[in-house]
Amino acid sequence: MTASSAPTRIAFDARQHLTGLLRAALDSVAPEQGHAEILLERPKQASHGDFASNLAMQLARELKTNPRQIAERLVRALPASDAVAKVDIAGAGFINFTLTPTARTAVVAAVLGAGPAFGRGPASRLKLQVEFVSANPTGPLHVGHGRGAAYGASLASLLAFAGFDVTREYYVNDAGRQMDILAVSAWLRYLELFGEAVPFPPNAYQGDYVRDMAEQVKLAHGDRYLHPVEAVLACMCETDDADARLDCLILAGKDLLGEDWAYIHGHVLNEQLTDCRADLEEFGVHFDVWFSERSLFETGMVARAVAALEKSGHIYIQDGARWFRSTSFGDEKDRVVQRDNGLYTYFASDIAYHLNKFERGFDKVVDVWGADHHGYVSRVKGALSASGADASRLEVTLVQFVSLFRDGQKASMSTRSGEYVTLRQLRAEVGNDACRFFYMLRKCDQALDFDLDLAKSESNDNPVYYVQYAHARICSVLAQWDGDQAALAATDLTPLQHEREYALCARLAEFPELIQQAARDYAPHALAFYLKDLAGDFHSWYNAERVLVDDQPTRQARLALALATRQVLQNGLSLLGVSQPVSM
RNA sequence: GCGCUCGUAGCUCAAUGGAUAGAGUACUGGCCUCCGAAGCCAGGGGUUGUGGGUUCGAUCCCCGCCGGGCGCACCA
Repeated sequence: MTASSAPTRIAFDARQHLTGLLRAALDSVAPEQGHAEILLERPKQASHGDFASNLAMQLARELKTNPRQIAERLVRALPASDAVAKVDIAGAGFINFTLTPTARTAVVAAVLGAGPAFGRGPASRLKLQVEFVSANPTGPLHVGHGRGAAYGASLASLLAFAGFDVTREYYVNDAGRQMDILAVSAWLRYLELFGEAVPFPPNAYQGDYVRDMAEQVKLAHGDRYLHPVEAVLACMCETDDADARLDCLILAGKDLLGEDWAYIHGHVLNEQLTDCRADLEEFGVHFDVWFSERSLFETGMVARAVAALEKSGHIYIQDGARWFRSTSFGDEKDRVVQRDNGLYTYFASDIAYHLNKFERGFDKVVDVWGADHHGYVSRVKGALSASGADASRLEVTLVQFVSLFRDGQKASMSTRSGEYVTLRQLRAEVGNDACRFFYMLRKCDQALDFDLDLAKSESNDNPVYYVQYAHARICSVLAQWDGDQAALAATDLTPLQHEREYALCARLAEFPELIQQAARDYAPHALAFYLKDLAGDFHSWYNAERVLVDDQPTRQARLALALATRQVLQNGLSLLGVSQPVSM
């Protein structure tokens, strides 16, 4: 993020000012109601003023009085203010405030004064972690991971901008069966290259990238890992169960390769992780920490976590396995943490991982998961509670599935079969900007239909161009003017007096509030919608009023408004990882 | 079957418990001798799946029903 650490200096905060006026009126009219929360909302309709309060309606019950009467008493008690042009009582008892022109346009100077820091929240000491993507490094990222990446990255940026101390983390599942399956898949493909064709299991990784890795190994190490097909088959067990057969093949690999198994395993892991990292970097998605699952085993953290649960009496043994009594914590059934073969389950390392997160001192931990993991939330929270941790400090946001549509046809997605559209393919086809923005056009808990043809189209169908176009237009008019932009911060704004100018100013003033609200709701999509609205207000104004007019004061004021708009577009788009082109 | 989740304009989607439920798209009709027409202006379009409840007020909160998605491993 480019924003400086300078605090946002809002020359005039209308909301805060009006809240103060209402508070004073309330103290005078009904001092015993001092606890009442004073809310000001921005009315949808311009005729309802700049801000509206429902305070009178909220008090109606306790005061046993008609809300309109309360509103009248409150309005009479309001202290005088030179920022308020008009106060109306409307509807069921709304108090509507209309600001003076000066108060309305003051935001322009505030934006230009703060620059990249406009909208930035006050620095909080709260340490917050966002863990996202965390896809198994067993193949290329697909478009579903892309949504998690775009959401998590935008969310993390948003939270940081809102004032939190944010750490972005990727949990690498480098221990466990899936990695073994990938390793054995690559090894079998490698054997094929020598004509030793062991029938390739249907539940192994089918993608071409597995063959590519096999080629690399052959190129670098020749026949070092070669074993005759008979030797492999000799290790096979008699079973019809596909998963059991796959496990046999893994055991065969480990037996035949001995120490070399670790090389194959490490090689495929490294290849996939490197690829994944590069993919995300190109997508503008950066991580501060890549956390290894295996490290949890190596440091004994997993064993410690299970032992702690055992000590507190939440573990029992049945059928040779170690079970966590998660039903005591709201889960629908108890869960195995250590299998009868002695191996820990993924759940066990995940308990350890989350305890580790808290041990690292995060006040709040946000996990971004695929929606197919929703059943997992209660057991992880349960385990945290059982371990004496405060489970409410863990926030799990679930990102729903993505369906790709091309020519109205739904593209199939299956990681194991290798038949899926990768994030790379998607980025190459529609571009990073459209990709990042498109992912943000839906709340994360809604399934997303990603229309490739629409995202690709260079037309006004495509909302990302609409926003970027506003930015490019402003750049263009500023270039034609060719004056001193820095001087615009001190411009006299009184020539701004059209409704469209006030509307645009109100939109700019909304930005800091929107940041806080979107951060609180973990809802970066709200920022995307805001930017569309902002661009719309700008286009409307720009089309109706000329900026580079002959009258100098008017020209300067409009240039200042345009420059402030560009600043907020930049601040917002950069949070979403979308570029701000000077021309298109 | 049980659990979670979502049903809003023809389509894609918004809306801290607030006023006449909003955008975009599509459709219809206008606007470039004028700072970028990837733009703007105007118009028609809705019983917010359905039936109850809570209250001054419900798209939002609670319950039932209908419909879609996901999950229900000693996989991750």
